[in-house]
Amino acid sequence: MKSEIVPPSVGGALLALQRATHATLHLIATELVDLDLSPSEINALANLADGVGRTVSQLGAAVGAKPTTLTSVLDRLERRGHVTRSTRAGDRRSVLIELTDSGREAAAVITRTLADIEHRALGALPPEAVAGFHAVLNALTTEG
Amino acid sequence: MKSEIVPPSVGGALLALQRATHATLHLIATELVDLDLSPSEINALANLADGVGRTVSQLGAAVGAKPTTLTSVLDRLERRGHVTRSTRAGDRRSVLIELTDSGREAAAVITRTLADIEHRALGALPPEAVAGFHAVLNALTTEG
DNA sequence: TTCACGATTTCGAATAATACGATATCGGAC
DNA sequence: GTCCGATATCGTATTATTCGAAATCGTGAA
Repeated sequence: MKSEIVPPSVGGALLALQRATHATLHLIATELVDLDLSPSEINALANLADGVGRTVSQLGAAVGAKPTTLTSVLDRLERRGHVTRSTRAGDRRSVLIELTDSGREAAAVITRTLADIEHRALGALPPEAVAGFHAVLNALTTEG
Repeated sequence: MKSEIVPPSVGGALLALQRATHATLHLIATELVDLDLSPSEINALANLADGVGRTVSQLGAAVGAKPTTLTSVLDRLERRGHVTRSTRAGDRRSVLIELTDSGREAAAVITRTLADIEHRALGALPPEAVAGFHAVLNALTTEG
């Protein structure tokens, strides 16, 4: 199943990152096919799974996309009854995104599946490798 | 510039991966705006930068996408004169994708920029962290 | 030699992803 | 009160992605 480690090349980290992302998105889509949600819908619900309401800007920052990208994603989630949009108290420009009951259920399935995939893929790796992974991701996310 | 390390949560690796990918794609797009190439065109050229011709299937495996996804990407690159498509010797079903001179130049700019970004973001991290990053990516890419 | 089956790539169609520029509204500082 | 930046969405356009179908091809078994 698992092939040998591919030696990294200079500048290859970003290519490997994109490849791994594509691979995991395929895997996630397969395992969550019953939910009938798009990758971005899954991502948004997963980020909201902690039950904390967020503005569109906050959610965008969490997933790494601009608010305008999220408009249609949230339209579909709202239509499915998974999230509500409300005016945020104290700032009527902002829209508060919150999970509904069905959204919480979907989010729970999603986070369980993500945790399962993660455990299966990374369970045999030393904790230092996983810590290094997170350090690199953080460095890449904040570079610029 | 760089904020504090965010503590990872169970199942959070895949979310962090997607977020980092979005962040780096934004950064890459900004730094390579003069090339006027889409993210997938950049990714394809970067994967071909070693000068080795590849079939559509091979390129798809490298970037983590299906061949059919690459059809329009390669159409555009071919139209821009950056790649050629030819019949592969020994198997006429396969199409060989090769860089042209202009494709090689573009690929060189891309790999230089990717290496630069990588060095700026990761240069201060210990080599073990970067090695751990690659180990995790490999594990995720081959899981399933 | 023939045939069946899987491999290869593209096509056409559909949905999703992404962002730009514009818009309307809002909030805060002066 | 005014000005400027913030917020989210709209409309638009391009790109990303895949499915199913199609045509062609290559290989192995009978």
